Amino acid sequence: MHNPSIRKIERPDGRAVRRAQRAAQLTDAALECISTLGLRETTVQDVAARAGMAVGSINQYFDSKEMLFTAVLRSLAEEFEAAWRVGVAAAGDDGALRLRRFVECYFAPSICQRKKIAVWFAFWGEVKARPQYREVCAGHDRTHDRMLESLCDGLADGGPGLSAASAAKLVASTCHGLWLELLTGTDGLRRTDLETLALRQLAALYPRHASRLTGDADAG
Amino acid sequence: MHNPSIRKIERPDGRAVRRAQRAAQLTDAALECISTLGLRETTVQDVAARAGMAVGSINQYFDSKEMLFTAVLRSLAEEFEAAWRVGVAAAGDDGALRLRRFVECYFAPSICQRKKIAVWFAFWGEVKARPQYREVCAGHDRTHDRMLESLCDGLADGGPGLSAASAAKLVASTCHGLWLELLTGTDGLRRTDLETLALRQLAALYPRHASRLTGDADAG
Amino acid sequence: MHNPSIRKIERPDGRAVRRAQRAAQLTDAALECISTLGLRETTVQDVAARAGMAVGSINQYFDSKEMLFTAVLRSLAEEFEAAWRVGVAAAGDDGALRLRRFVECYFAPSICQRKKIAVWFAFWGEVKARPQYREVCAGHDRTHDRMLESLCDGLADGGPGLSAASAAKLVASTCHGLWLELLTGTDGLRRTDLETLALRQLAALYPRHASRLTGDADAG
Amino acid sequence: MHNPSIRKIERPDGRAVRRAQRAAQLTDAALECISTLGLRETTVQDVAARAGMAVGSINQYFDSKEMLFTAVLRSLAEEFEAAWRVGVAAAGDDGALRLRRFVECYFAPSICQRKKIAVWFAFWGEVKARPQYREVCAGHDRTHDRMLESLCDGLADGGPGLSAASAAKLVASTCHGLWLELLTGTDGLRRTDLETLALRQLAALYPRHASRLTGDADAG
DNA sequence: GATGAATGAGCCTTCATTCAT
DNA sequence: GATGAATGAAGGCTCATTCAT
Repeated sequence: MHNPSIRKIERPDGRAVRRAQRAAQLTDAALECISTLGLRETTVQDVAARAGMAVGSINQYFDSKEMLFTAVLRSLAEEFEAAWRVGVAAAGDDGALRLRRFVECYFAPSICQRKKIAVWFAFWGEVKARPQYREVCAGHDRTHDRMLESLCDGLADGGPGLSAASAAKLVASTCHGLWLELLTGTDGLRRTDLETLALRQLAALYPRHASRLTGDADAG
Repeated sequence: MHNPSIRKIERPDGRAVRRAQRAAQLTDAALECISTLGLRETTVQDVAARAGMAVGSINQYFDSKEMLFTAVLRSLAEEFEAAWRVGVAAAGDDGALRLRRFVECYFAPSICQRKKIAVWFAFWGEVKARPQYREVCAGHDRTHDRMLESLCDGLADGGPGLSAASAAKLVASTCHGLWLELLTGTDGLRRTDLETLALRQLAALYPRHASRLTGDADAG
Repeated sequence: MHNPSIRKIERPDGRAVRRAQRAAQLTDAALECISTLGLRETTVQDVAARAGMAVGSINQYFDSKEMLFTAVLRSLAEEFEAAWRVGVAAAGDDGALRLRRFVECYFAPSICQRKKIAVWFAFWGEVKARPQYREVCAGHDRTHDRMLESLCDGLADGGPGLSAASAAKLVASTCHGLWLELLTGTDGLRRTDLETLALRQLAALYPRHASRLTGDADAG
Repeated sequence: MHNPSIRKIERPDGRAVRRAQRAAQLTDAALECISTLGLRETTVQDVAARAGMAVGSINQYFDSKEMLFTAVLRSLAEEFEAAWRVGVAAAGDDGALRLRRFVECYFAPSICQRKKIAVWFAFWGEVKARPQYREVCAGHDRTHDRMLESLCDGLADGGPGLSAASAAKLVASTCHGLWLELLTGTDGLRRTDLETLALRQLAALYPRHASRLTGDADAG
């Protein structure tokens, strides 16, 4: 994936690979730090220490601490988009199953980790103050919204129900809200509990497809 | 309301009032700063300047910048709780109306302001890093959850539907997710649009009460 | 005693007395604070709190915190001078006894208190940095040195021994050094132990007067 | 000498040397500042400026300003101990000469500098308030006291005179008191004058060794 | 006179960035 | 390329002083 936040220096392949590896080491370390310490308390020293690298290296790979942070956000967004693309594609032509797979991606083991959710919210907590965070994943969001809307559109039954746009907004909002539950909730809800809730909501929104939207996931 | 984050010094009434006013000046200014600059960039200088007070005053009213911030969060939580208590009480005995009023509070003009939402998310973005933020509104959250659950419980129709607890989680999550939409969305959705969506979801969850859960709000 | 560091405002007698009392309350409190917290950590808030007065009062009695501190030093010096004047006068015409009484004043219960010694050293620790402290007790020191020298002069035996000036320096130095012992020593030496040591030294310096310089103090 | 107040980071030799040099630059600068401005007025800015280094460097070498200060005190104590160890060792087996050399160290050119004396007293002025200063040189003091006592013990003549412990206390106290004379005296006494006085006292305490305790120092 | 709330200069410390090795 | 020592701007907090009550 193209990652504009990594300083672009053209290199013979071997070097380019090594460069990408070290950059990834840093974004991974930064993600851990942000989830543990928060954006406010995370220092470049922390990140470098966790990555097992020197502080000076950070500015060799990223123009600034802020660019490193946006790279973290971008990698989260890319990872999520890659996941739902795979999930939806694997569902074939079954509209209900495609929607279900999309929603399930929100709660997949690789995505729905407390540390990653913490980082998403850390960035959302700053979008009003730092519009660049918004811009970083603007493309991903647009793709996400279009896909979700088209999935909803495919299930609409022509009745007086919700528009596809409205349904899509509701679905996405609920998923994000359930992430917040994972982050701040005290009820001990787990990833799979949240998934069940999200699928129940799908069933409520599309009662005619309820059976394909819930039930044993692997039976789809 | 009792606010333990304000340095407690017993005073004759006149003084106490003035003290509370100035403390409120500071939390108001802090809220504005946090919503504009984010928690990370908000400095005590910023807050003092916006409040039209001296920097030293902050530490006369709050033990630290962090205590000022928690006071901001607490005031948000108190304001919200006061709002839904009034809303639900005003709805009388009508269960559907009570739930509807509760949800509508999320989108009331005094609550659903972009700057306030920004502050909610700023704090949620740090809950993993600073558990004290969680503790600050723990009591309010519990009260909120219980109320919402009891409201859902009142509408359950004995069928094989969602448990009240599950419905409550879904409703709250959706509302929080819709707040995020207000914060990060690019579709220009307004407060009232979000409210409509939230009520539509209620109708989907409780189809037998749909008519009382949506429709002209003032007709309730 | 004339105290130039107290703001001079002419008043009818009753008021002047009250004024002096409150000023003394403050210097007493300051002495306690300095001995406990050191000059560096003592704040006007600390002093006011210990005096049971308002911070604003300090600047009503003293032009600045620094003036309050010099008043403390002056009161120490005055108290000491008053003590040895009384002691020497009470010794009548006996030269050895007069010297002995002078030295004993260094270790009198009213003078040789750890808290007061701590304050003496706190000021000595700053004399190079703040010559005003030196000036504050310059007059007292001169008087002290002259008296001690004349006392030593009275005991000189015309031999090839120490000059009175040298002996006086030695005696004073030893007494000050013994104060330091009280302040920093870990051997648990008490006031009376120090006095005994000081008198032993006198005896060593003036062996012909040894018996009158040591022995039962009250037998003098 | 082991110096625990310098942040310990194991390094290859070249680095370690440079590190020690820069740390010494800072303690030297701090000593100058403390002697000129006092502990109270010495700021990290002052120290950094005098050392020709950046303020941030101070915290790279010392955990806090207070740790820097204790390092200054420790270096004074170490320098003094090293001096008297050399002096006493060089005196061979002659007990009187050994004691004399010990006392002379108090007034050696490298030790008895007004700026260093000022710093000793600056710290003594705070020992009651900051016990850590006491602890910093506790070991040195114990060594010092034991050595002085053993030196005095070697000169005792079995008569009814002072115990070695008492004599040692007196000698040390007098030396410290003479330092104070250098610091606050107005008589223009110099280092060598103080030394002469101190040796006169030794002679008075040990009259049978008087000739070896005073007289031409180089004739020892 | 007595009070203590308000002020803001100045402190120590942190930390993103630079650059010599 | 990798390192981490050095830098210094900027932050939060303290506290001597002022002044309205």
